[in-house]
Amino acid sequence: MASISIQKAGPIVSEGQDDPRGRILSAAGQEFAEKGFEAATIRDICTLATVNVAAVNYYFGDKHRLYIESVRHAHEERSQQVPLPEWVEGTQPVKKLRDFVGNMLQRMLGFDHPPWQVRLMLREILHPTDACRELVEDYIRPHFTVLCSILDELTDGEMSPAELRRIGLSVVGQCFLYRAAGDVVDMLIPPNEKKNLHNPVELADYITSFCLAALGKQAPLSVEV
Amino acid sequence: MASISIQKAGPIVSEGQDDPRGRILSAAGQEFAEKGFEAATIRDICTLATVNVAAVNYYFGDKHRLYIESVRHAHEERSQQVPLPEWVEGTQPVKKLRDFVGNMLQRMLGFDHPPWQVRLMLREILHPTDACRELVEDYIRPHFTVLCSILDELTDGEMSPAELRRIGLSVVGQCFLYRAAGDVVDMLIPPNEKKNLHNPVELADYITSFCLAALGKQAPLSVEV
DNA sequence: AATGAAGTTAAACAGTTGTTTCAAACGGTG
DNA sequence: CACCGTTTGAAACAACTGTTTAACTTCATT
Repeated sequence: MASISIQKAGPIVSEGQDDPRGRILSAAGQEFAEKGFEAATIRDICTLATVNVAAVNYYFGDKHRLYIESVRHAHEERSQQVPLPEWVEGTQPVKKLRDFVGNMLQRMLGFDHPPWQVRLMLREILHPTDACRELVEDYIRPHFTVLCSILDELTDGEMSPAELRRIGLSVVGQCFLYRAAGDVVDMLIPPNEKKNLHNPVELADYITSFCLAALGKQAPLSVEV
Repeated sequence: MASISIQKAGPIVSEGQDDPRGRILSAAGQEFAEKGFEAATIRDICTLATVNVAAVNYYFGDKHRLYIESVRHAHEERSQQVPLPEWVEGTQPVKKLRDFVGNMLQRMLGFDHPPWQVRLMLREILHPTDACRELVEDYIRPHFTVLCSILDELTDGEMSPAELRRIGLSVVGQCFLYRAAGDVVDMLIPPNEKKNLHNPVELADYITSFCLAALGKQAPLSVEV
């Protein structure tokens, strides 16, 4: 009566300090993020979590369901770590866009080195599995919707929803490149410029300016001849 | 005397029709592109190539060196399949940019479904291994350099190399998103709009316009109020 | 103190992995 | 034909994979 586990799922949901379930979830996230689903092994995960190999099957059933739970756990944690900014009524849409881009870059790139949560989510985005749909609906789509509404404000409702989405993708794309292909970007620019380019603040300013200029809400980056 | 193999490398380099080495290289590329290095198995590759399992170790030494060769083979093939456009002297830089973006989208997204070569290269870009440096120097950097020179022309030499690179990354980022996160993009837009958005021609026009507007070389997408 | 469920452990299981072995087949040259 | 290095084949190897078993501990409840 106590356990109403429909499948052979884990017994009790608790998030204490030293509960094995939480430790496994955290260790699995790190391993999956770094090595991917296939290359990460249950033994390595359990060693990192200091639990027995059988614990994974006891709490999660099998490796695949552990992975699904890891992705969910990752984006739930990340949502709390870097929440969307809140604006007071009447905030200029230009400032909102700047804040949003800065927030997105901070969420993607992180302050120092990016946390494993983002890297795990990135894997799902690039090579979607079962866990992707939930990630999109619970995490990505809400953020994208906010961006589109900011762009709607910015353009005074002149644009169709389809146009707004296309512009939104231009904004996201410019940020996404640094996260997904950051290593290659590093190889393309001289080492002494990396400080300027990978600085989240300056990068946010630049990307915002680029988009505002494209929308005619700011002087273009280059003057017409 | 005939074989001057420094390491325990493959014996003879030939690219015939039914040579086993070529078949293995092609099969390995497809398998690695689809499943990644760890998940792809030598047995599956050899089955696809209709050779014995021992052939991989005979021709390439081990799985890792086969992977390196696969990536090299992939970007060499792709360079021939979709070469950079050539412009006659005096071509307008605006047209050059439009052509370049269209070419890049075609190379990334492909006409129908993207070939395995691009997906394999994408894996290297996202999670670089030993094969990455060569990929960048032989394939990515030359293309990026062309883009920067086009932007230099476009802005009449007003911009510093660092600024040009940053703008170039904005161009690339907008294209890259559709290739790397195409599945998620599909989930974010209504199904009936996918035809318009994933059409390489229309997408190239839009991205080019967005960038030209940002640089002040074209009217902004939205008029100022 | 006895009971029994919840949690944990070491050991073993069956299957798959990359790699190696060694004998057979091939293909040109004396 | 006999010789030779090159190529192919089936089988075996040792190591590792995810998963399961069954014995063991813990501990609140009776």
